[in-house]
Amino acid sequence: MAVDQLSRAFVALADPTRRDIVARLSTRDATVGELAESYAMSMQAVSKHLKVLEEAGLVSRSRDGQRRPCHLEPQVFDLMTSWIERYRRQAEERFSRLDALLAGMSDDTTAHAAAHTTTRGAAHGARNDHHTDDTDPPQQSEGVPS
Amino acid sequence: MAVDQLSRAFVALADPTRRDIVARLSTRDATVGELAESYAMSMQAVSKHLKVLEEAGLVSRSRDGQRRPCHLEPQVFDLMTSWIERYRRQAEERFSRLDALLAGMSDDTTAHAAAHTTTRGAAHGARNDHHTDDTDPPQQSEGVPS
DNA sequence: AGGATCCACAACCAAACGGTTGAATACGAA
DNA sequence: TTCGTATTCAACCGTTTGGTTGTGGATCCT
Repeated sequence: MAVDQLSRAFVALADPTRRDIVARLSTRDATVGELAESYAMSMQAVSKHLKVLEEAGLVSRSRDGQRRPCHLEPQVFDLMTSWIERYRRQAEERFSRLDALLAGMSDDTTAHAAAHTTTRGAAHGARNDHHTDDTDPPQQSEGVPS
Repeated sequence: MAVDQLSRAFVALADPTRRDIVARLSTRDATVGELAESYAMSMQAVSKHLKVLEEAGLVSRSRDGQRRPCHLEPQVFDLMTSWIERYRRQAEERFSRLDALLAGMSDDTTAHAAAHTTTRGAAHGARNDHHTDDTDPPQQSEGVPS
């Protein structure tokens, strides 16, 4: 417990069975029993998987008599993609600035991106900056390690 | 091993320390030692985390003397977002069709989406379809469970 | 009421995870 | 060659994970 939502979401989708459940739920809602028919495991196991997905906020369950139909909850997916896209974008921007540099067109807008190591090279100047722009600072600030 | 790349990628990002490493690498490349300074854990532990990120394809390492600078590899991030977006989109489409239905405007383009359970209701007709449109079928086909 | 169905909880187990420490490897510098 | 630095490998350890079986609680149907 005490684990943030992003971690729960990534953990949830890290399991192939759970990703497959998500895939199935994307086309139609389903009950635990219906889902369990598709997998070579007990219904209790599927129930556990659904619990993980539910606690991650990816799935919610209503009640319909004795059945507990599950359906996908899109919001947390957005959380994940925005996290991923943020850093992918930064990485790609850095990459294209480097490309511009290597192409020789070193105008001043890209010139400050000098520190890099493509095939060789060595220029790691600023260390210990702690960047602090993230939602989950794992050191002392949020207390991830120990 | 024998675990698909999508699983490795989600597993890798499920850990807050590893997400923070990704965040740091998105602004500049760094060596193991540089990264390790920021976390309350040994360098060996950070090295393990980097190994996970590397095997997931999210990070690659070059060699610069005795140093092993790490940098972000954007492709696998795309893999993840496209997986997520695919099912989020399907879920939202289904959701809006339902909205249209509930709004009473049941024209024939939305009328076939009848089976749903919003607050009550019961209409789970087609089961056992196996959908088979996913990249990781966890039952007998790829052999995820046991 | 009684039985059948759907599902969750509890206890258990093997394997994986996230950390540790200690030793080994690879490279640069003297 | 020897020393120091950067990094990894190996063994170990406590906790979590993903499965099992068994049991029990709701709920529907006679």
